[in-house]
Amino acid sequence: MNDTLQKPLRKGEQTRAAILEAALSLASREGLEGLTIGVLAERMGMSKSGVFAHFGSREDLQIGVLRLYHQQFEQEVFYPSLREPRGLPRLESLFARWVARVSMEIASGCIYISGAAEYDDRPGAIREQLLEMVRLWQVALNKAAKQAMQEGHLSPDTDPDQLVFEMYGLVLALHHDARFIKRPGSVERAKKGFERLMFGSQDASLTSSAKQSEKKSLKKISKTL
Amino acid sequence: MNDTLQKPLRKGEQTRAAILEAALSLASREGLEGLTIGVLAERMGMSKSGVFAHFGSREDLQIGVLRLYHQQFEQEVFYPSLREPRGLPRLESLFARWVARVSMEIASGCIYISGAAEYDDRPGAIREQLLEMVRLWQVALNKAAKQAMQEGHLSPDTDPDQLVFEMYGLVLALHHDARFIKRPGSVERAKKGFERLMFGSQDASLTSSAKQSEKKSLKKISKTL
DNA sequence: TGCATAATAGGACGCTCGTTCTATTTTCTG
DNA sequence: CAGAAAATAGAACGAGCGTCCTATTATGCA
Repeated sequence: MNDTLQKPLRKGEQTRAAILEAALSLASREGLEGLTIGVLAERMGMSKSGVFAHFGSREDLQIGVLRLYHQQFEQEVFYPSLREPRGLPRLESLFARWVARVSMEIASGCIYISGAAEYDDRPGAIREQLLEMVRLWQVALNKAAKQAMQEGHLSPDTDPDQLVFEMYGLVLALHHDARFIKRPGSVERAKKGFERLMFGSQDASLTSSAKQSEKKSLKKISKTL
Repeated sequence: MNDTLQKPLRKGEQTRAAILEAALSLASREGLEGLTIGVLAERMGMSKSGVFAHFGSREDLQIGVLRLYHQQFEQEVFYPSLREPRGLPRLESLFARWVARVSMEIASGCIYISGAAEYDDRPGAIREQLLEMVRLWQVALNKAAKQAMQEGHLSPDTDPDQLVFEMYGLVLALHHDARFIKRPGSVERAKKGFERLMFGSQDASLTSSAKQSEKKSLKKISKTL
């Protein structure tokens, strides 16, 4: 037998990549479910079947878009942060670059976030792919948080799952307020929230007089749910 | 002239209401944009045109669904909390009932949240309607936070916009983790985050030794964005 | 009860969608 | 440069969509 795999490197690969880029930009705006082959072909100046031939199906196209986005996300957010020292600096870098990326995406939209809403309840390969990527990202954040604890940068009784949960919440709120409501100042609020998450803050805490009496009432309410 | 408005109360009103309820349940699962007249008619055991006749257009149907959801939200979350005394108790009740509602909606989905993702960039009457409702809800939360400050329950240098931002983030994270990732324990995390937001907490704060040195480095990172 | 009117059904329309099939053009290679 | 192989175009398909038009049935009031 000859070489296990001859390199194609043909022109088709180039167009395929170009199509995927256009598809990503389109899916960022309209959502993965709103990505349509007709519109994509029009934007590429190609025929529908010409575009289609590069992917066996629309689903494969969507998964290709997902993979491309993941790759870019890793390149822009994850890998650069690995150059920061373990512990808090790396955790801070991950969050900062994440926020920076979502800020830039305010005009277009983050596929991880919009996709999560679209594929809530839609089983299939796309949901599976998306889910794996988001899980991977949360695991990376979780790991960085644990390292920050090991390095002594965060209190040893920190709950890393809780930390990641709230970090994710801040970015989701940023995406929501900036992109849907189009309210300015959301980026600063996300950063401020992160500072509070790390350092704690007096900004929005109970007055000392109210602290004692209210702690009970809140627990009572929690139980009524 | 006679009565300004004669009450129709005909049978048509009943079916219209029944259709809207079915449409809401459907839109909760598939999204407002995924709501289709054909499927709705099938679920109602009616013909497409029979359903259609109750609404001038699909857009009117969608707006009707939106209004029905808003009404239910007010009834379940907003109004009952007004019976709580002004200040922190009311703010706590608003959040608790909000979380309770979203928890129940894990199987179906919150239209405010899924709609925000769907109508990010899709101008039109539906987006306008949805935006108004979400804004109204955020204003209500904001007002409750300010009252809690006036009552002396929250520190006077609290930023109510920041508070609402983070509360919204907690609920968005709850919706995301519970509904998309299907991770258990999200409700508890949202509640815990709220407690931290009100009381502050040692759970995830820096160790005192690291506090001083890290405060600078974080500010440096913030500037590089 | 009879009759105007409201409520619903059924079918057809134009459109867009993903996909398939068959030609034709372009690209790469021996 | 020729000829095989890859890339693309063009047309057609069946299905589903929202919407409209016209009957037919059910309702509610005199």
